[in-house]
Amino acid sequence: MPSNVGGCGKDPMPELPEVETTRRLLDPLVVARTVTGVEVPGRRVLRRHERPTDLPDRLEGRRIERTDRVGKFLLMGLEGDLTWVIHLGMSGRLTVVAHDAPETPHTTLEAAFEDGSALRFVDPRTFGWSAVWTPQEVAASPLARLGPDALEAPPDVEGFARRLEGRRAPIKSLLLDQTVIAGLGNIYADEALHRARISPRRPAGRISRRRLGLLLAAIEDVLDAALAAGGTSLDDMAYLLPDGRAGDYMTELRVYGRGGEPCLGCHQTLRSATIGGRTATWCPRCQR
DNA sequence: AACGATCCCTGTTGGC
DNA sequence: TGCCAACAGGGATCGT
Repeated sequence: MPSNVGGCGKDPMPELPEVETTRRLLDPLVVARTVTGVEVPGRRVLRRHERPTDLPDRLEGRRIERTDRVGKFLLMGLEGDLTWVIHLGMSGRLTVVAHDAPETPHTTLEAAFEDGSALRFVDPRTFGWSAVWTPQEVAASPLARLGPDALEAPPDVEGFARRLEGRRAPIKSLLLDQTVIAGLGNIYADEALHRARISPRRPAGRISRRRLGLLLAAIEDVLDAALAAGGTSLDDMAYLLPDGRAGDYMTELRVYGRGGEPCLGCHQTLRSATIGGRTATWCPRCQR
């Protein structure tokens, strides 16, 4: 300790691979630990609770039995049938530190364990949040409305086609819609579309089965490769995993952040535009 | 219902 | 060089 389990460097942009990397590193450090105290320096982190006191009240004295992940949601199963949910938002990082470690700026939540360690949630842009929910609250939450997990339960071509049938929104927007498929964010959506040679603007319901098959395969490839690399670190400084590896999928990005640069396949200039309120980058020649 | 637009928030970046 | 507006992101919410 301290050991960084954020999995995502200075600019994490946590999508499914980064959250899963975080979960795997966190698991051995928190399972079987009992929470002895909770500090909440940033009230906003509790905004998903009607009563902000619910989280500390429910966490304190409770033992963590397992970790899990659905889409971009990190879950910790607690004794007493409660679920501790953490969403990293766009800048959230989790670290296990000694309880007396120096304070970290932008810490929004910290849970101390009985063994002297503590789980620290650091989130400068405060899009992240955390909650401890009963089964009923989970059932009424966004968790219950998530589409199939892009890594653990990817849809088959027929299932995917059914979900997209009749939809006129651009495929890029629907890849970001967590109720359609859970786990993709802007980086991996752009990367998967490029590999599948599909324009991000194409109306989702007008994509052939064959291309949807290619898209699902591309999603699997991109997520597997990112996971194997330990996620994407957009800052090449610092952040090493405990075993010394960096999250280095960034070096394999083919379109994300490369607008105006040449396509690695055909050398056409990559185009950037806003689609569904998000920046999309794609190759106008390879992707139609 | 589906879909686009707007807002939340702050560190970083790019233009002047 | 320094300042500041624009930008980035996931998701909730609102209007059409």
